[in-house]
Amino acid sequence: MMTLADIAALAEVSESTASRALRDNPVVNKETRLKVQQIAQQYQFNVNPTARSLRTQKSYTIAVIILFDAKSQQAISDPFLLEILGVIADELTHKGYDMLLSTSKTKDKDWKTYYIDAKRADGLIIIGQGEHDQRIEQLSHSKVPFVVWGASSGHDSFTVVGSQNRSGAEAAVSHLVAQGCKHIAFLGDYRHNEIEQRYLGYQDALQKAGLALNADYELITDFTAQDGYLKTQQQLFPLLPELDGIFAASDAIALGAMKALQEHGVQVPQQLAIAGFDDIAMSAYCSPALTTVKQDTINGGKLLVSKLLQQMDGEQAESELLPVRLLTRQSSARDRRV
Amino acid sequence: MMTLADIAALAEVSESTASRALRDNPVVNKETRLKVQQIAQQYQFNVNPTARSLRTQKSYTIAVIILFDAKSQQAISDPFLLEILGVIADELTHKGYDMLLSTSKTKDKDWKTYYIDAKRADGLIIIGQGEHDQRIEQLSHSKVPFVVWGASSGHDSFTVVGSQNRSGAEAAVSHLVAQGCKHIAFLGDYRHNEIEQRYLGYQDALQKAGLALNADYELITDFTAQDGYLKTQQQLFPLLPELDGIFAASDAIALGAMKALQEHGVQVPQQLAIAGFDDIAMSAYCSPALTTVKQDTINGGKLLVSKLLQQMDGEQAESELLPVRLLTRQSSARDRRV
DNA sequence: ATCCATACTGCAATCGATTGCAATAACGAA
DNA sequence: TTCGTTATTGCAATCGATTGCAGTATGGAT
Repeated sequence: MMTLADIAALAEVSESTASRALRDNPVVNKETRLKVQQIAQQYQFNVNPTARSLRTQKSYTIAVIILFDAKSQQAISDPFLLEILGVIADELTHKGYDMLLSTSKTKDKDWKTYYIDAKRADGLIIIGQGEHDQRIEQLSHSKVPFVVWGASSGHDSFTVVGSQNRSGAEAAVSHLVAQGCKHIAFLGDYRHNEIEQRYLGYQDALQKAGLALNADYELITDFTAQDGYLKTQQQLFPLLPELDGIFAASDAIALGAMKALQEHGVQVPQQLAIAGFDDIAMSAYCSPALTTVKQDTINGGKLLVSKLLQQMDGEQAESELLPVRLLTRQSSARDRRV
Repeated sequence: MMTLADIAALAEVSESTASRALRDNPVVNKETRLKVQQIAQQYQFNVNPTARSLRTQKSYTIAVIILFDAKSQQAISDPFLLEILGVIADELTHKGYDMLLSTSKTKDKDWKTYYIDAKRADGLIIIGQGEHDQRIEQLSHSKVPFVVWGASSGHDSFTVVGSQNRSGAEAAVSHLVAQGCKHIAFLGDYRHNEIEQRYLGYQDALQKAGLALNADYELITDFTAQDGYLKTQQQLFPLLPELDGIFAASDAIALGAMKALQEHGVQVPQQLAIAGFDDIAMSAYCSPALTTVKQDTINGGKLLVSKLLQQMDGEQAESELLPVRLLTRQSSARDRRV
């Protein structure tokens, strides 16, 4: 393995000069710079990131922390997660950062101590802010650069990037209403930040349509298809004669509910229309295809990264909620005449 | 930030002794050790991993590289991926390693140089060995510790952990045969290592059943539901009068195919039975529920980690293929009397 | 009393870069 | 000719640990 010292010797300059030359520091004579660079190239020299880290106190690494739901032990809508993770990875690579991944199921290490103080990472990206998390709040009182994917409260003490969950949900439910639905259930756990917004959007839509809210129609449901299936069987079947629409806080839940309904002989969408949220890969390929709200994963990932880097540059970064897109498919395609 | 020097001073010993004491080196007097440890605890001292890395030339970090399919730009069956990634993360954490994640879409950096030589990682886990990959072969000629998730050729020059794809596929197809299917199509891209095994299993089953192989029944299909849908429409519809079974190399493909068939008015499973591979979350919740082959993600992840650590300890690690489990569901539940 | 093995402890070098500051050379101005 | 600039370069300290080797003290054996 070549070291800077070797390169310096080969170029017949001091290590200091070699170091500067490699980073194209203009204080070094141009010819010298070129010579050093050329030699480094020739011998395939790369600076040792560990040594550099130790000296500069920067790691050029970002830690991405994926929070899991304490109850379901499941990440907030898996497929969505993998997508955004991919985007983040690409963006970070592109900016010259490595990505340290941590899936935090239990409340484990203290992030600041472990990642920042120990110089394992220069900043944090936290995905899946679930129920109100103590640790995130705590971070915001420190000087740790970090961004969160989730829901903005409007007056966050930290930078949040997320989807316009509320208006997206409103659009979906309004669409159900436009399809003639008058009794629409909500499936999801509104104690979860993002879901809460979707729940509010659901209410918004009902209110706008002059439809009454009905507590019986609000089912606290985990993120899984399984729970969507169960809760539908247990709590929705009795309401069936009246019920004519379901808005599920995630596609997984929606698909679970749809399964239960189909087994029970309910016609979707004729008797009951369904809409979900996320647009997971399967949504377009189930029967009937699922109407859903698609999040902008790509811009989400990019924004997370750029806002984090902004913070690391000492600038401030505002929270931002991205527009979503309603995809209407068969699961909500009812005749108007109800 | 506390440094080892601070702790040493507080404990009134030299840095050397402090360093040894913290690692419980028995050469240090027990009382001294305890004293140092106690003080370190009290002041919440943690060794700086960067400094340690520089000195010991180990990073206590493993790089996980996810290979994407060059064509579909998609990872080998996403949902499966996230699961195994989670397991690996947990295992590594448990063993005191950090996890550097890299999603390599393009042929980017030279892994050995970037991760190993630069001491960014002590070992590599490569997931998604797709079509024969030059880079993996190359790695095996170096002394880099690494393991691969994928298919074993039986005479690998490196350590592979994977599923018993061949026998799993055979079980699935034999099951279709037992359900009365006589004309079974295969959907998948057998140029991909793992899929090739599933393809062979498909052939095994047909052969055992005394059924003829038919090139028309073998459709090269990408990993996506979309391609499953398209290829089914384009190439399977003409064969429909005869065709009575499909074995898809992944659940995504199977669901795409099922969608196409249902739209076309084909009764699943009565007219045509379907089986997939992976058991993604949605498989149990589509209609009809999908018969599939479940991989042992948990043991897979654990094995990958343990075999890698074994290698890093200088031991050799054998390849290993894990048993899979056939889950029979409605999509293949036909009456026997055909 | 002398010597040696044993048990600890600490000095100083080392890992591989980066950087503040001093040193040198070269050049034009006075 | 002398002196202040400017342009370049290098010395040496530093980041925070780990470790080979040497040094000291203690106790037991002779």
